[in-house]
Amino acid sequence: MERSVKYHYDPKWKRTHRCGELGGADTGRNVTIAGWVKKVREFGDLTFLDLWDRTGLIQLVVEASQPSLHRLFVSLRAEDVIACRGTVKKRPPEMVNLKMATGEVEIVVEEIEIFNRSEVPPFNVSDQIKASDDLRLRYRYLDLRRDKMQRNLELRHRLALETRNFLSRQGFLEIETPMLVKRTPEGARDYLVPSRLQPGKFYALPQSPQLYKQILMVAGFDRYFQLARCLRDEDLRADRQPEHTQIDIEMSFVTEEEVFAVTESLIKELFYGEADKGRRDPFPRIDYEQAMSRYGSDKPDLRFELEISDCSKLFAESGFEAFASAVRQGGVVRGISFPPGTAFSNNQIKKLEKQVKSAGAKGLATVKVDETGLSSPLDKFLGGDEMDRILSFFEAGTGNPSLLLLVAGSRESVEKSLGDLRLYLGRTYLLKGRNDEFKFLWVNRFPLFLPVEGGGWEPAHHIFSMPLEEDIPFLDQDPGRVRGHLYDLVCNGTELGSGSIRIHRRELQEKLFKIIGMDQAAAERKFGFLLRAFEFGGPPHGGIALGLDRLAMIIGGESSIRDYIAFPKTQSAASLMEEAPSEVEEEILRELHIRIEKEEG
RNA sequence: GGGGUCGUAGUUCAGUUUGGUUAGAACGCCGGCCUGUCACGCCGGAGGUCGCGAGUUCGAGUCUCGUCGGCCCCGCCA
Repeated sequence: MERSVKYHYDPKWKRTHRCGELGGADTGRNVTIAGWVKKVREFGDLTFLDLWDRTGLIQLVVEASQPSLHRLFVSLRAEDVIACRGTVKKRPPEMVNLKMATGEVEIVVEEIEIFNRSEVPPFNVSDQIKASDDLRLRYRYLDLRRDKMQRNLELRHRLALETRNFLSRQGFLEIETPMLVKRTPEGARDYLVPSRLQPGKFYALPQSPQLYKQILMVAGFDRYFQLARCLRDEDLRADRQPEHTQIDIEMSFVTEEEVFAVTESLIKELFYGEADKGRRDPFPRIDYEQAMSRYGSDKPDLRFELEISDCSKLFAESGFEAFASAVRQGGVVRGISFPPGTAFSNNQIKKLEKQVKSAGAKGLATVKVDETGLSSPLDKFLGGDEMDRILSFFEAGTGNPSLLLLVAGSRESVEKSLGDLRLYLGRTYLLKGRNDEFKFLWVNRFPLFLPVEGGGWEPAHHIFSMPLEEDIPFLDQDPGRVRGHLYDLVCNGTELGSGSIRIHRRELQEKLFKIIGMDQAAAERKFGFLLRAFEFGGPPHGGIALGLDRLAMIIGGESSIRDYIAFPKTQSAASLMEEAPSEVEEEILRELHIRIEKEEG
C-alpha cells in the first residue's frame, strides 16, 4: 500500500554520499543516498537492489526482519527513483564483487523513500548498446542515462573546460557573437529566421562567427575565442549535424606559424594532457598539392603509410595503349604497392576494381608478384624490360612480393579513386587493433579559387583568406594558380579544423571579390561593414576553428558525433524526442508575414 | 536530388531466398518459489495492425508498386 503521495522533496533525504563514492573506509557509517533503481534481485526474504547515480552503482540489501520495509523494497523496479538511508556494511569476504567499484560494501537499508516510479522502460537502460537509433533518440533521457553516454558527455565537458582554461591562460578572451545575423551569400545554406518587425526580411543563424571574429580583431581584441554554435542547413552525415560547436579562435599580428603553435599546444593538451604534451612531436605538415598526389586526399589518414606513387613517366611510351594515351593526353598513371594484396582472390580484386570505377577511374590494372613469379593482365602488352622497370620502381619482385594497383586517367580521377582505394585498403587490412592512435597533420597552401562550371571562379574555402605572397602576381592572369594561407588540421583522416590568415586591407579584399564575380556594389551590399571596418585600422590577423564534436568523437574512439551531443538530430534533421520541426499556427505565420504554399500531391 | 540497407512481441533478432497448419527465440514484463545474489536460479503466464497503403493470388510476414521512418554513402557542406 502506498502512503499518501508527497510531491515535495523532503530535505531529510539530502544525500550524504553519491552511489559510486562508497567503499570499505565508510564501513559503519550511516548514509543517505539517492538514485535510480537498476536491478532488483529477490531471494525470498532477502533482497538485493543495485542503485545507480552518475558516479556509479551500489548494492542495497534488505532482510526479512522488517516486513513493511521489505514489501516496499521488493515492489521497486528498474528506473524508479528512490532515496535510501542505511548503514554501510562490509560484505563477507566471499561475497565481495570485484567487478563493482563499490563491491566491497553494501548498504543495509533502514528507510526508503520513493520519489517516482518508472514505467517499464522501452529498452534496457543498463545495456551497453542494444536499442535502435530511433528509440534511443525518442527516449533520449533514458539513452543519456546509459553509462557510455554519461562518459561521453563528461569527456565533452572536460574538453570544453580545458579549452577555456588553456586559451584563457594564453591571454584569449571568450566573446559571444550574435545568433541572429545577416545572411551570408557564400558557403553553406543558411537557416533563416523571419523578422516580425520588418516584414519580408530575414535574419540568418550563423554558419560560423567568421565575420564577427574578424571585426573583433579590428576592435583590438588581440586574441579571441568562443565555443560557438554553428548552424548550417545542409544534409547530414555521421560526422555532420545541422548545429555543431566550434572552438573558434582568432589572433592579431600573427603568422601561420603562430596559429599552428597555439593550436598544437591546445590539441596536445586536450589529447594527451598537460604532463605529456611536451614530449610529443610537432605535427607534420604537407601542402595540399602533395597531399593530393601522395594520398589522394586533402585529409590523409596517416595511421598507415601506403603512399601513392606517380609512375606516369614509365608509361609514356608504353605498349599498354590505355595508359600511354592517358599520359599523352596530359593525364597521369599512379599506383599503390600493397604487399598483403598478394593473397587476394580474384573476387577481392574485382571488388577493388568496382570500387575505383565507382570513384571515377576507367579501370584498375594489377601486377601481382611473389615467390611463384609474376601475374598481370598487363604483361602481354608490355614490351622489353618494361615490366622490370615497373617492378623496380615500386621496389617489388619475387624477393619482395606485392600487389601493384595502377590507375590511369585525368589527375583528378586518379587522385580520387586511388585515394579511396588507399583508405579502404589501409582501414580494412592495416588498421586492426590500432584505434587508439592519433596521427595529426597540417595540410596547408590550399588553392584559393576553384573553377566554376561555365567559367569564373569560386572561393575554395572562404573569400577572406590571404593569398600567398609569391602567388599574388597570378591574381590577375591565373587565379587558379593562386594558393592561400589556408590550413586544415587533420587527425586519422578526419578534418578537425581549418583556418587561414585573413585579408586585412580593403583593396585586396575587393580584388578577391571581383575575381569571384562580385562587383563593387554587390560587395558593398553584402560585406560593406567588413570592408569599412578594415578602413578604420584592420590589423593583420588569422585564426582557426576546431570542431568540438569531432574532437570528442575522435578522442572517444567513435565514428558518429551524435553520441557526443546531448540532443542530436536524425539524418533528416528531425528531433524525434520533441518532434521538431513542427507546423505552426496560421496566426503566428501571419504575424511573421509568411504564407505557406502547400506542395501539390 | 540520387544510391544502398533496415523496419516482425516492450526490446534485440530468426522466419522472407522457394507464398500454404496455430508467426518463433532470447531478454524484458506479470504471478509463484528461493537467506548471499550481483548476467541469480527454478516453475508458470500474458504479450503480435509482421511500419503504413494499394495490388497480384484460392491464400501474402514472404511477391509487385507506392508511401513513411531509422541508419550508411554520393551530391551538398567553415
